[in-house]
Amino acid sequence: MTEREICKSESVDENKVEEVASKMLDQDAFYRLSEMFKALGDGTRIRILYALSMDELCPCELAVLLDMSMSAISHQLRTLRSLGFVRNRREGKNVYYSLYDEHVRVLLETTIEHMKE
Amino acid sequence: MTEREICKSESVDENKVEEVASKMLDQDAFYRLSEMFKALGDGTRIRILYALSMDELCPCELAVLLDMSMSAISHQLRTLRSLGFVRNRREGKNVYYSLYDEHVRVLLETTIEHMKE
DNA sequence: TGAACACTTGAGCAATTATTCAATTGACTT
DNA sequence: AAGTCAATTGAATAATTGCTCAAGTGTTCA
Repeated sequence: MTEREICKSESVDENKVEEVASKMLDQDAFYRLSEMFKALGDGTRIRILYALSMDELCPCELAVLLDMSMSAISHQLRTLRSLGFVRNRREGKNVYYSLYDEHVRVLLETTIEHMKE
Repeated sequence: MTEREICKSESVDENKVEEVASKMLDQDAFYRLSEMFKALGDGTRIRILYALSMDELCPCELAVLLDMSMSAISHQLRTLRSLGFVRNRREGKNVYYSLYDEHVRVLLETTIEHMKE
């Protein structure tokens, strides 16, 4: 693919690089992957998701739980919703948020396990 | 814990919030979790890690592979190293980077699987 | 209808961060 | 020792982003 000279050194195995290059994912896949991780790479959002992995909660409750403004919570919920991490349902004046599916929960649990080492 | 009034509404179950609050992780755990995901939440870093999950590579090779400057690569490798995602070894003029352990690989694979839906 | 509450939204600000550029270090070769 | 290549580093810049504040929407209830 890239025809740029590789490192000029003979010690570098060009075949190795081409081999790796051929196995890389396409640009869109990497983009979506990083977006997914980016969503989890924030203290507020990860606390929200962790809380929602236990129970469905409304922005107001989350605000109390995380000791933050409801506006800040709402902004982050919007982000999480647009990325498909959470869903919501309205019940009277309240809007209840919950995890969209089990994927997030598994991802969280897996990573927490890995972290314990 | 927080004694702030919750949402003023009777419809909100205060016990639920306290229950969730009692099960939250400590601040440090959430911080480390988000740092971990933050490292993966960048297009460049995730491509680097994905490449290294296949073979060990030097900054020069990564620069060719990702079509970026070696300096940019080096900066990101520094970040990844400080977070314990990659290790390196010097061999003459070259420095070879590889994944620090299998955790990253598993995390990547897990997430890619989840993404395919 | 109008007040109260839950929530959302947009603009603006402050902080973080990814990359570039230029200079430097480390290692090999002649 | 000088030259070359690989890699690192620090400063600077541009872009992103998380929060606040103020104004808005939607729903309930008197």
